[in-house]
Amino acid sequence: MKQERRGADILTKELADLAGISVRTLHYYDTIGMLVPERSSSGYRIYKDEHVQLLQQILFFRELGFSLEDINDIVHSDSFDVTEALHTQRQMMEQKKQRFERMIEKIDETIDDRRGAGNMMNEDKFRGVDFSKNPYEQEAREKWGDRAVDDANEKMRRFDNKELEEKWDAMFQDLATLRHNGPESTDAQEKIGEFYRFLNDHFGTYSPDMFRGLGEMYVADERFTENIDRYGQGLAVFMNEAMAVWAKKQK
Amino acid sequence: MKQERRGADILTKELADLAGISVRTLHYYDTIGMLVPERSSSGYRIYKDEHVQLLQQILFFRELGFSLEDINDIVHSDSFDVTEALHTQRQMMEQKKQRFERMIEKIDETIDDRRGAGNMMNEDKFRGVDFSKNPYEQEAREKWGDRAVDDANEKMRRFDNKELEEKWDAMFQDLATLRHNGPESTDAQEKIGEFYRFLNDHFGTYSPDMFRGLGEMYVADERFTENIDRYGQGLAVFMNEAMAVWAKKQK
DNA sequence: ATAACCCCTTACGTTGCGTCAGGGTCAAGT
DNA sequence: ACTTGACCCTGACGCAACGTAAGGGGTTAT
Repeated sequence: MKQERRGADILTKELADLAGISVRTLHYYDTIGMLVPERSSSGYRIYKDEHVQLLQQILFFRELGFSLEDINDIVHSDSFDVTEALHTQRQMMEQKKQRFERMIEKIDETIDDRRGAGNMMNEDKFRGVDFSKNPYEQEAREKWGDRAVDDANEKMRRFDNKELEEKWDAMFQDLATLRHNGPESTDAQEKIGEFYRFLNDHFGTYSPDMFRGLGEMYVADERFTENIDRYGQGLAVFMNEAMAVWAKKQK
Repeated sequence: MKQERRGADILTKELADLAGISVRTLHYYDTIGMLVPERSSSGYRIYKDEHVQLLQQILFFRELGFSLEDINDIVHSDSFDVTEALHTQRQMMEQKKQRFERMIEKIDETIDDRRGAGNMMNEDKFRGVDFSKNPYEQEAREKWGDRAVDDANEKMRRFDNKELEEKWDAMFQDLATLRHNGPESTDAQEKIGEFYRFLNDHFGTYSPDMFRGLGEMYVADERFTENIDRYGQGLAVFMNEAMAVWAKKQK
């Protein structure tokens, strides 16, 4: 073969390594006609200085977040208002940035909400007292309108203050401690009674039978079990038993 | 047909409208098994309350930027650490946000650079004196290493101060004014001589012939023409002629 | 000659849907 | 009974910017 490749010429992988991009990327830029190198007789891509420089520009604009299509216009069209493109691009990047900022804020809010009750999930806590199946009623209200967000919300609102959450938390922690005494112990039964009154005070009206049913849910649904057991292994089972005992005594 | 669809049940478009998403999206969520509704005998999708609630959760996490795959895990796996997922997600969103921030900074830098010489493009001004084809040598140096950024940079560096840019600017503005006197006028020829010395002082060595060649480039390449003509319509053509005249006189 | 690297093209996979195309279903009006 | 018109369904291709094989050839040093 003759010396087809002269000093400054460069093959695909060399260029890729030099530029810190993949070979595939260069192939792609070739196929879309953005950076079309010369070819050797055996079909190898030969990049010359001009191509190298073009690639620099392409990569520069790529780092500014331009789409390849826009970049194509920028580097290949002589009459192209780059300044305007830069300003447009700035706006778009600004929007995207703000979008992620909003996401971050929302995530923070959600994390906060969830931490509210000492690592117990709000959603499942709420489900645990069966007054709202929707953990994100704020979101829901925006999205679904008031119609779809039923009256359970009024009860939910009352959970808006920290005191109540702390009380809730304390209640479960106490119960977790007491569970070792057994479900029929006086201490446990007193605490369970307190829990019953707590629910009735803050979350609607429960009959003793409904209360027992709630206890059953705590073991029937894994999600409740899991969340309740965070306060202590086996708490859910204990509560179910204790609540059943308590409900029986009320008759 | 029997009453297959009861009060609370909902068809695809109704749900889509309610949720502010497209029908296609619901189809898609169905095919990937994330939100699989029931079916009527004729194959229609029937969404019940549970599906509606599931969709709410899905959309909520979607707004937090989670991928559908992650959302699937979150809403369908009972043993899934949502808190950890939230923190991970927060980090990812933070990274993306910062990426866009960096892009914005770079765009601003670039805009600044380009505005540097009174609305004349740096890159093309530089190309105009033929000492750097790469407008973004800073970027290039990071990307390509010093080897690929040739000695043209040393000359470029000298342009780093504002004085020079202002001089350059003033030069072209004067020439734009003088162009009405014609390329052979004494005023014009004097200014052109000044421009020649300016180039030789600051940008390397030009012979009168090279100088004439430069003038030809000003009309041969649209990009130069365009940028030069910003100082005044027809300035490029005028300079080409004036530079040719001046070069001839030097022999 | 043979390994060790390079090169090429073809083509499918990715994410989250948008957008037809071609063909049923359903309730209402004539 | 029939025709609208508005809904429903299932493919199937398209998008951005490549990643990732798969299958086969080129070049070079040993």
